[in-house]
Amino acid sequence: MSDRNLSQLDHALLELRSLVMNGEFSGGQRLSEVAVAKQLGTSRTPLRQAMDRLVAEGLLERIETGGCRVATFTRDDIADAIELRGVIEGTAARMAAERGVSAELLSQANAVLEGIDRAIKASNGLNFECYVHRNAEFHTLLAKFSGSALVQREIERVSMLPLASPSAFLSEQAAIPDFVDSLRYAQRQHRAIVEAITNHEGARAEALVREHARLALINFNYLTDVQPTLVNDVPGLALVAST
Amino acid sequence: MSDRNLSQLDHALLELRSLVMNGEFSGGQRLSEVAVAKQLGTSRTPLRQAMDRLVAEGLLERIETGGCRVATFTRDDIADAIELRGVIEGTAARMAAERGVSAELLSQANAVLEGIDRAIKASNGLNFECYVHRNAEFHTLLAKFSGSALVQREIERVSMLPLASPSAFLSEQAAIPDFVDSLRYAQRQHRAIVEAITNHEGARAEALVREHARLALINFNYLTDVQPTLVNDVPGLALVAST
DNA sequence: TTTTTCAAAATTGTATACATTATATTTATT
DNA sequence: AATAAATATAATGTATACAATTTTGAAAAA
Repeated sequence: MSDRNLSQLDHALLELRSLVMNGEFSGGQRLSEVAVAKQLGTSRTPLRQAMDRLVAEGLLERIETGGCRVATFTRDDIADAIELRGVIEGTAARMAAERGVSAELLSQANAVLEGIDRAIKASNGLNFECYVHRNAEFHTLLAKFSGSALVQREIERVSMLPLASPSAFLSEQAAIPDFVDSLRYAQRQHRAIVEAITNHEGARAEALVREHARLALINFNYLTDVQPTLVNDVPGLALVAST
Repeated sequence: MSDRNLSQLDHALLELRSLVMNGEFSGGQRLSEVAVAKQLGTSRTPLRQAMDRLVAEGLLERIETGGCRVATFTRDDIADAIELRGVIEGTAARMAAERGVSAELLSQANAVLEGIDRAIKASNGLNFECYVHRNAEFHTLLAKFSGSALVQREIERVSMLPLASPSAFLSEQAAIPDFVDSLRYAQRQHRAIVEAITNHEGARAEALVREHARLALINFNYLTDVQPTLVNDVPGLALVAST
């Protein structure tokens, strides 16, 4: 119902990404263009374009003899993606501290931080949905702080890899011991990061962001360890090689 | 003559990238698919695919109303690209130091370093061509050291941006004062980097690589400052906004 | 039984025709 | 004359037909 007035390409891109993320095509087999095109109700042309973009994203990989298949991700691959995201986000923070950030952007950041506070201290406990949303906003803003379109783009790129986004599978982690406490810890890191940027402490800002990314890594490890007991429809989880 | 047995797509990709890099389509105008397809002697289908990939590379950018145009790069954009390359290469070095590198790869690195030495101390002065080649090899190897396919890929990606590669416009810099001396300095950095990795000194390896990337930045600044006096066919230079 | 060869089938790569949308030009109106 | 509307033109987006390649499967040979 949201697909009207979307181009065939955009439709195919969204649909195909979702199917791949949910493990619809697992098996390492080449995915047939005619079959998938029929499944998505479009022609081969926009589908091929969508496939091309997913290859660029890293979700699919080309086969030497033609066509492409779903890429497989080991746990190490995803850990690397999370670490690399932390590294580039750290660079964004350092650049922001070194180059300065407009008062307007800073006030936006503070507004987001207050939003996160409210999500944590909601009257009926934690407001997951709101937290996830605000957290994503914070990281988007952090990328913007860099003042570099390239850095911003690369953060987005890496964050698009399965389970690498700062908000990935956040709401599935209620089972983690001391989960709410870790959210509070993350929020203190958020504030420290903004503080360091405001004070033009580049090295500190970078280090803090990297440390912040380690939380995602810890959560990912927990997620994969207890995988069987958790709901299995976390997007991207199906792509993690089991061995 | 090298284009036989290349697919239409590969042909279009190479040709189009080269044309764009050399400023054939400067002007910010949308580049017409039919016109360019005719110019490359192929049909629209593989050309569109090639355009799509160049958009993913960042060389072209999509236009909201359809089609795409050549992206424009400010000096700051390129400086950011060089810095980001340094950051990710630094991560590769740190990962290599932390995780360890096989003896075989290390010996390959040492062989490359000796090759660079020979290029610098060639009987008839400096051997540019050889130096450029070996230097590229060193950086490729460094990416490989990370042990992470993702990190390797992202280094390649960023290095593909105009003037961001570690070997970009190296041979055009003979006019730089103390140029050979700076190559010797760079080579000492290379050795220090390998040493740090061998000794599992992650933080040092990372810092050294970042410092190493600053050389490219210095050279880029020199290049753009004296741009009028230098040969103007340095690939990518045409894309730098003059203002 | 296993391997090799060859042909048929199916799949991807490419070209092109068509539909749809954006752009340019012209005409009408203020 | 300047602006707005309308039409004509040209461009991109999409579907499909065809060509080239790969894959599959069967038949023949070892």
